[in-house]
Amino acid sequence: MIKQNSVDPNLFQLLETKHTLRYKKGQQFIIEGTPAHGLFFAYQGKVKVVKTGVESREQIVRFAQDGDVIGHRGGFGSSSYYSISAETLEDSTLCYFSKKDLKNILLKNSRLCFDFMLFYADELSASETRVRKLAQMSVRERVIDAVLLMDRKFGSTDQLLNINLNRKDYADYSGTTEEQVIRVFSKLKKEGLLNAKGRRIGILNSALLQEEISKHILPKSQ
Amino acid sequence: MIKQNSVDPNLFQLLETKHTLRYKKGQQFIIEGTPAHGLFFAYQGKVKVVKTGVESREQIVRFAQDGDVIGHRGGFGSSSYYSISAETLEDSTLCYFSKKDLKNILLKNSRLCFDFMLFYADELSASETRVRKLAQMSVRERVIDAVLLMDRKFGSTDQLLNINLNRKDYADYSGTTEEQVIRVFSKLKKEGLLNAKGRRIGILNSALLQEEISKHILPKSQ
DNA sequence: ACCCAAACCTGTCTTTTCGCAGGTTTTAAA
DNA sequence: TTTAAAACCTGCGAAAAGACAGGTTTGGGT
Repeated sequence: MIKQNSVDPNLFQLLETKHTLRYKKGQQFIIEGTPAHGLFFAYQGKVKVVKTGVESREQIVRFAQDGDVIGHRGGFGSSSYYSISAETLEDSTLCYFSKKDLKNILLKNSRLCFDFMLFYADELSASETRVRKLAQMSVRERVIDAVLLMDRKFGSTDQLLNINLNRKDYADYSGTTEEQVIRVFSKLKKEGLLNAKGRRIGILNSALLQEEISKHILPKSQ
Repeated sequence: MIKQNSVDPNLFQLLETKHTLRYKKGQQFIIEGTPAHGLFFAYQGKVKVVKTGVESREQIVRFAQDGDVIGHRGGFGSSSYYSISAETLEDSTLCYFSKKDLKNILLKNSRLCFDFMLFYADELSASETRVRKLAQMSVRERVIDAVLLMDRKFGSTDQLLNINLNRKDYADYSGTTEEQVIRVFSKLKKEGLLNAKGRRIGILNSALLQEEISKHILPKSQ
């Protein structure tokens, strides 16, 4: 995360230029293709980042929560249009920084700039892993991978994931259809690996689920 | 490209610390999972960047040529293992920079650091577009998209792509099998859209090919 | 020019994934 | 508590993609 690495006097300057915004669940606060003037940090809350596809089909490219940057490109760069949309998954507090402010601060503060660069490098690496998984995993494997990601990213309490997604969301992330997600969930329930009552999803046997997709996970390179 | 933006006195320092290396066609100069001590620039040549998948199946995540960075993560970050492999597609000249040198220079030169950040932000955006395409396009569409990319990235002379890939490479990039690529190429030949004699691939009707995948390409967001 | 390995191609069969249709359950608002 | 909409589920047939097997062509090295 960018926060921790940057215990830096100039950081105060950054924080002074921020704007705090509150959004209700389901609000779209970045719209793909519109002019980009700055970027957001998730201060508190959960967000899905989406690329709009053909025939209103959506591809969820990643999820963001406390501390994550949203609207990457929007901050800088030649293209001044947002390349993604973003929507809150629950009531959330976000911070907004304008392109201009941010650029000024980063150019004055190479440590912070370096941390931003590391953030993007890490995200790129993760995205490239995702490219491979989408290309090589079966539908069932991709759905399992998605469920396990939710557990890593948002955690579980009382064997229930701390994130509220419907089947369509899982489909839009896994690159398949709602029906397929439902089918996979049903099968996993019968096999005793998953607990799925409506939107309440619980992982019952993490080890076996991990095992099933383990051949696609390489040890040292994420 | 990082080069152009960085007409900067400190850049000379960067250039002094580089090591120039020559590789023959087909040499693997970065191996996924091995300790990373630095990163590479393609000075002259063509390179494929690959993630190794299940059962020796490979996923080509991107192509690099003159001016592109290779081994992103390797340069910095907590994870000190390469997350990708890289292999030359023709005889190539590469520059190598050690993690340590690069970090020193970037921390002293916020302009250069900023440009690195922009590079990664752009790559991330491109990779996320790729995630969407892999999830939503058909095999035929993905193959067409790959051929058109080759034309944009490496260009054509006399209606022949300036890049030498076999059918397996197209498959590894498009997320399908060699046979499917062959079938799509055959069909495109019959339709008069493509010219494919062995590895000599030529685009005959760029407009119609573009048209066929146009519904997946959004105007303002790459 | 010859040879051999790699690359390319095609047909057929199997598996996977998808789309639709029509139902049931859940959820949240009145 | 009622009610309507959204979400969830299942079966079935169609389409897409993949695997395999066997043949042909290509291209670099001798």
